[in-house]
Amino acid sequence: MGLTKTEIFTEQQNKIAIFAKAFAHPARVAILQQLFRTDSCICGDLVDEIGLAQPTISQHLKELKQLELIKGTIEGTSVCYCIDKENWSEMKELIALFLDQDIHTNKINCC
Amino acid sequence: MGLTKTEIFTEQQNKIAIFAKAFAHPARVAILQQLFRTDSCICGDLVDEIGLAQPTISQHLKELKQLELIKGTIEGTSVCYCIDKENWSEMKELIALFLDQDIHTNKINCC
DNA sequence: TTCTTTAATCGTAATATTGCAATGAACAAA
DNA sequence: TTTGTTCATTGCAATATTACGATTAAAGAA
Repeated sequence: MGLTKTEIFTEQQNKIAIFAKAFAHPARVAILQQLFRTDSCICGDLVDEIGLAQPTISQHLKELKQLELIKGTIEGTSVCYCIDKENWSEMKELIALFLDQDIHTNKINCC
Repeated sequence: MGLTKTEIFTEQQNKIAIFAKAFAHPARVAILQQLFRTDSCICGDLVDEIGLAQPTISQHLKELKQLELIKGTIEGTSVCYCIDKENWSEMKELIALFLDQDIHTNKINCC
């Protein structure tokens, strides 16, 4: 127990859940917003901006990188992180499809 | 530690994270899809359709109800669950605003 | 080389989540 | 009343997540 039963769900359902997890934590929301908004994408700047310790930010960045929502490039001693816009779009479409279910249904709620 | 530092983030960032958590698990994705798609919204039917135990489904329903994304009405011995379309729209707008950041930025990625 | 800077990784503690058996509560039917 | 049905709640075990101090690794500067 404590283990999600991935096998019993469709690939799409699992994919939606995995992508949703990417921004299911305020630190990752803040990181992604920062990367969209500012020109500075250096890891150290993110640590300064968001009030979490460097290893914590690094861990969140790792998760976002594993989902390929961001990509990192080494720049001397520091690392530059950017949004992977292609994969972001792909993720966005999948989530949007899920969220727009209310439009594509003509079911009348019974309660 | 192990405790999310909610205080250091904006209300919007926390709200996005909390709503994202709603569909950050395939079981809850499946439940929401089912409630949109079929006419049957009885808890027992959800248990039959999705392959999880009744207490597990009940727990996921409770979380969705606390977020006010669904509402339940007692119908004799069974309980009918439905999407709360108004709150769903509200949630959708907030998430969409976050996901559409890639459109509203003219920043050129440096990596 | 040595020192400094920057970020990843390791290790660990605290908390959260997932899942279900057992039980309980509410109601309907016999 | 008793029995059965349906769903919520409780309690617990297993796993996942969050956070950070300490350490390591890599690159540049002195």
